[in-house]
Amino acid sequence: MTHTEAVPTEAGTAEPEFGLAVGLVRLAGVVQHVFGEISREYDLTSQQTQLLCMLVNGPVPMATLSRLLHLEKSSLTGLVDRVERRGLVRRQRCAQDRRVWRVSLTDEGERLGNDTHRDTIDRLEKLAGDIPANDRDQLTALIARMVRGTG
Amino acid sequence: MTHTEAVPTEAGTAEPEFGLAVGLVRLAGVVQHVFGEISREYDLTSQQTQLLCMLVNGPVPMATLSRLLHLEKSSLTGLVDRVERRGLVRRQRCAQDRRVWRVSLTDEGERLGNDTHRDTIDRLEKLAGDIPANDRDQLTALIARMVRGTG
DNA sequence: TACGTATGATTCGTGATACGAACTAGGAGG
DNA sequence: CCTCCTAGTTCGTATCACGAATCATACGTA
Repeated sequence: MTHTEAVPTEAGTAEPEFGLAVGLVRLAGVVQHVFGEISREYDLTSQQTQLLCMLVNGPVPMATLSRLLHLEKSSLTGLVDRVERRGLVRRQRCAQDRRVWRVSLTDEGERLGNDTHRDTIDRLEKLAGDIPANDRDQLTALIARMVRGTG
Repeated sequence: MTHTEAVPTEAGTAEPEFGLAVGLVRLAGVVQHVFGEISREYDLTSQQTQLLCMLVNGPVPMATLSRLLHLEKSSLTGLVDRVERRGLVRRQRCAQDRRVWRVSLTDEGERLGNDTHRDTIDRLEKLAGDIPANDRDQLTALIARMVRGTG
């Protein structure tokens, strides 16, 4: 119906069973599912896990998190509220601009953040386990190219 | 900290700014975001849109939908309830096995399903717009390889 | 300094999402 | 008939996501 049926261009790549777009949707679903599974193992939700993973490199202002997570300010407030209530993060007021609050991990949050971050990376890389290193590097480069310029 | 820092292996692929796993997470986020944007244009939620897209090829039993969407039975019941309330789908009892209900699109649901399906594919393919056809085909093949065997 | 405006974040109300446990209805085998 | 299994629903709870309204702070300008 559309232009989505891919044409086999190389001998090695056989006949693709779906086009790029459908593949992307499926892939996104798989990633989301992996996130959900790992989160459940640590008694977290996917959103909470993603928040923790955003913080492993240090405190981040609410506004930045809002942009990174594609969340409205009010949605982020709620998410941080719930995670703070569990004692995994804390808010620190910025001294330079007292309007902004930086979110940082507590000790337990740091532990959970590192664990879930590591597990996620392991599981996702394992998805590409049987792809040769060369192809995998190119896959990474192509993905980087797609997400570049999307925030 | 982990083995995620990619090593530049070819002259053409420059220095990647992140590894495969992080790229996958970002990509999943972008796809999710596209889904959300399109859904909003049609006054739907992402989940409702995904449900409609699942039905464009004909009626599907609840149990199958549950598996395809990675949803518990009760969650799916709620989702179908809300979409049915909007008049986009209807439930039909299966004559052979009167326990199963097949979900199918109404006329309006069909229209919305087709429209959102088309828009989603267009927008996602546009994401790879500046990638040469050769690379794009390989990207599709590699993605297919990753999601193969994940249900 | 005082005023108006812009920005960062929270509060509140609403609807959607997702889950598990308990339940109902229908099939399948003895 | 009785039991077991499966397909879906109901119900209660927690989370998620949004927009409008609000509060506090910063900043420019008169």
